[in-house]
Amino acid sequence: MNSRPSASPATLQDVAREAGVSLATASRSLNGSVRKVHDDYRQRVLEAAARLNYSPNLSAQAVAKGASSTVALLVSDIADPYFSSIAAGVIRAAEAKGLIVTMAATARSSVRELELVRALRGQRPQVIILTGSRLEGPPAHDALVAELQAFINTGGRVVLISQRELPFSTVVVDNYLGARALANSLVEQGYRRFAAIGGARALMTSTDRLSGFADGLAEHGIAIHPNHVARAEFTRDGGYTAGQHLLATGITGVQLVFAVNDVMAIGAMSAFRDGGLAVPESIAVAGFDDISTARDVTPALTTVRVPLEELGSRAVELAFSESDSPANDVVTVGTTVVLRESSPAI
Amino acid sequence: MNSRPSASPATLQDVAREAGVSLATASRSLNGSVRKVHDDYRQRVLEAAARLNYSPNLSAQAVAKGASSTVALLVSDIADPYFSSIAAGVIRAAEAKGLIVTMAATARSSVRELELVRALRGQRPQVIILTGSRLEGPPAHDALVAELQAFINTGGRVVLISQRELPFSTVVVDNYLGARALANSLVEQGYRRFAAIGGARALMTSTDRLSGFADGLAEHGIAIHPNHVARAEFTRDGGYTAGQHLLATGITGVQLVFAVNDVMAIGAMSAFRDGGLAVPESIAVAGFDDISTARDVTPALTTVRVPLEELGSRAVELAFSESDSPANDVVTVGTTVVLRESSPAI
DNA sequence: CTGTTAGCGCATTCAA
DNA sequence: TTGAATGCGCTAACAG
Repeated sequence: MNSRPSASPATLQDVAREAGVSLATASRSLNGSVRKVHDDYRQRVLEAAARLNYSPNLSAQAVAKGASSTVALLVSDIADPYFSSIAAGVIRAAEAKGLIVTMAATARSSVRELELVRALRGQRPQVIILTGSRLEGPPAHDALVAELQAFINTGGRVVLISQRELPFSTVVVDNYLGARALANSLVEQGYRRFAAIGGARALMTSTDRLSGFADGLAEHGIAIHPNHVARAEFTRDGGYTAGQHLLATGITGVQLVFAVNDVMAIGAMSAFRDGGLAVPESIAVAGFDDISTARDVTPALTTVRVPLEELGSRAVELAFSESDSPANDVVTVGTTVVLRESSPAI
Repeated sequence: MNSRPSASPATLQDVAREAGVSLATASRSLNGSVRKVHDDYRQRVLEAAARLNYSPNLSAQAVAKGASSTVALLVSDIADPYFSSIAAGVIRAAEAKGLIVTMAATARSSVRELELVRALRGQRPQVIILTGSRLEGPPAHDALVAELQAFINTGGRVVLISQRELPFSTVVVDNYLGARALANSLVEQGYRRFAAIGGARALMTSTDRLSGFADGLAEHGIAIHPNHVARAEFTRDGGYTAGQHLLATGITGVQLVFAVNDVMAIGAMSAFRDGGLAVPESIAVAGFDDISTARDVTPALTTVRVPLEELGSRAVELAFSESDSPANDVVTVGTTVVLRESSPAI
């Protein structure tokens, strides 16, 4: 075992020499199309490669063939269950295609996002997938679009998840319909008086869910009083704050609070409890997304299931389904209402 | 705007030509050490690059300098909050060093893990970080060690998170001490009779936590009856099953059940409730990890906080702190007992 | 300080 | 089928 501590990795050249064949033959045996090299040679090459513990240099392959085999994924925050589930889907679908996933987190900053897209572009990935809403002003927005467009113009693919505001292929969740269905289900459960917790007005996801919910209620002649709509950050703590706010401004008579996503709903539940309101006895709660935690909180959270992993895998598939059509396809994935203990029939 | 749909990306050569300078000057202006090229030239190059929307080809850079700028991260399942938090830490620390993170999921299969390490090695990453316990038999184990060793021998770095069984640098959680501290705190709360839920015997994480807890109790002359220790899978459903098992075999008199991780504790809580035992009135529960859900369940879960993100960032730092010392350093991160409503003072 | 040139590891064309 | 030679985009000596 003569293993020098810090030698350099075996190269194709080394393998070829070890096997007593040419570089080209070694290359063909290890990667090129199958039916090209004599079995004897192929065997010798394979053995030599194993002996040398050869691992093809992906970067070199990428330069040589002018195309890498990676998928770049940009999320707001990988620790957020919403994004980590999507990431799981992306990874699964990418692996199935032999692609490696590189990930970066924008921390919800559009400036950072732009930097990252720029950096990721250097990888020459097959696809860049963007997910996580931004609240950017027009300048950052335009720069991002320009950057992505440049990527596309040079042969790249771009897919967005859940943000149809940008002119690229997108996988969207049917937020409007899901929220409307939820509203209907809740009315069916006997609820009549509602409050709501939303995110920033600029967030399409939030506004779609809010308007879907409102429209669903409207079908039954129910409306939400403007004072009963709180807005806060799209996070657990935002939900907590909004819950406190509702408590402070008064939601007497309100039977159920709908939060536009689960993490906010869970934050609100905590706020209500901390404020002395029992859930669901004194106030029922419903969310949106069906993150895994929704099952585990007590009471289990009524919500609208979004097939998160599927969102990720669909994004990858969408990227490769585009037969050079610059058409910005849109794939819509449906949702399912999931009634749980946080909104018992009354 | 003459943007041909599918041209190829601008190259350094293009930039140099556009700026009217040599390839080398362009390279130096864009990347090389700062104080080397005249400001006039530098400006022209920068402008040309912007005009052409140039993005350096990272793969080419990697081959040219013989070193890529990526960190490879292997997790069991990115959708699991435990791993996604670690991943967040890795990403943060890597970005701080200008490194891009590539991720892959092993789905807890040691075979898959080996394949992935092999594939990832092709990226010539600066570091390969492994996290997520395996239960593999010796063959897979040896193959993995060999593969990682080969990577190290050719200049790579390997860091493991929370699995000191392997001969590489590792970031470990002080499971033993954390569990011992928890035991002490619970005794202080007035608890005297305990049961426990662990994972498979081969899982160091589980056995360390169990023995730490037992030793902590022993300091007060308390022991857990062997019949009051259940074992199951390291998942929520495993915890549920173990909870049912304890219920079935009888845990009369037991005041608190300690589960070696939060997800199992949460599963057990459900099992107890479904079995008619109120938590914490009839039976108290404690877990380990302090995943974010722990705060949100009702009653909120007493647990031992593990700084998950820190685990990830430490791993990256550990990789680069090794000054070529083949020493397999071990960094231990401490934990904190977090008492919540699932174990009120009695 | 700038430009020329030679590789980096690999795929692939072209002859043989 | 195989091997020799060229080039991918870039960095790093090397001269000027």
